[in-house]
Amino acid sequence: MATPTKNILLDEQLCFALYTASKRFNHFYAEALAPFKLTYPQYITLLALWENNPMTVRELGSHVNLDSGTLTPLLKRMQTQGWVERKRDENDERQVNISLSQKALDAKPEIFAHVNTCMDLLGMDEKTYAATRDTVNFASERIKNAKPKKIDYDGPQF
Amino acid sequence: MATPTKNILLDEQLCFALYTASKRFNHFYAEALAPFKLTYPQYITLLALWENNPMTVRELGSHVNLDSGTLTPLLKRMQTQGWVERKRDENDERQVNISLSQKALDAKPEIFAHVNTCMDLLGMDEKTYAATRDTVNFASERIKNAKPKKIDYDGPQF
DNA sequence: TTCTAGTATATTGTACGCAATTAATTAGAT
DNA sequence: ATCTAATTAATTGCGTACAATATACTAGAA
Repeated sequence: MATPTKNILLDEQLCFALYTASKRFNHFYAEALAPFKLTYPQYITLLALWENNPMTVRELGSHVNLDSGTLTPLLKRMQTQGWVERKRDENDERQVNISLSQKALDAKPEIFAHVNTCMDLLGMDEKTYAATRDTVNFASERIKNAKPKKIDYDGPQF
Repeated sequence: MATPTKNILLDEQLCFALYTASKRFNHFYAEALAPFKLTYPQYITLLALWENNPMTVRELGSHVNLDSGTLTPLLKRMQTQGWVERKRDENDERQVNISLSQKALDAKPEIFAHVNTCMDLLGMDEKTYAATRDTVNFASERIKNAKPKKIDYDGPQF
């Protein structure tokens, strides 16, 4: 007898809630950042660099969770727009140092002003905001290194 | 005097928590779905269709929150892999009806079995899982139709 | 020094996501 | 019936994501 499998409903899935929420936040930030011609991944790249400038591509990637396949073209676009500089490390030419331009340093308060409307619009007090974030991060940490179980499966391979 | 702007730290941002969590869940499902050669967006498309088959591209899009720019090529790939059929509606030729193939109907229990390991790995009981999802959906609804405030800004336009 | 393993970034290829536009079709008003 | 506005998909263009590979460089062992 086949093992009964619990039904999976789209709107009950945590993964789908996160997927949808992430896209909606992305959309919101895209509007807030439009005056600066910045995308959301470019914005978090700036956030990381404002906290720690300069960084190698690798260090930057470990902060924003993106690899060189994403960062290299992204950073080239940001360089074209004048947000960052890219320079080979003189001591170790494998590394590329990413540093903020003067424009990026100057624009920080303006960008923060545009983006800080986010929490207001959420209509959450700081406690609720922090609790929501921590809840998400809890699930995020749990799934981080999880590997799906190997299922015995002798049927047709789709 | 310039208005002081609160600092924004990457790891304290809800948007970044959601962005990271969404990517990690996506990665987890990618592994679980690899035996079926399905991506995560393709999987949620199947979830939607298993609940309501057939649907037009538009109806499907309203369930999974994707537009034709994403769905048209995605559905063509799924058709090539034998998961769905695409047929112009005979009564209204503007519409394209998407229906599940026999393969998709047959594979449902196997795919559910592979994916249902997710909640186990999260180490959450059903209550915690539901509460997490509801918390995410609460923030998601709040940001859904939010538009960033227009900020007075006479400085250089970046 | 020379070989080898390791490290850092870049490149390639595939698949989203979505804004904006186009094309085809339908429905509604006159 | 005909013209117009609305609706539905498809297309185009740009920017991620990321696995897999390639390339360049470094460091450590023999």
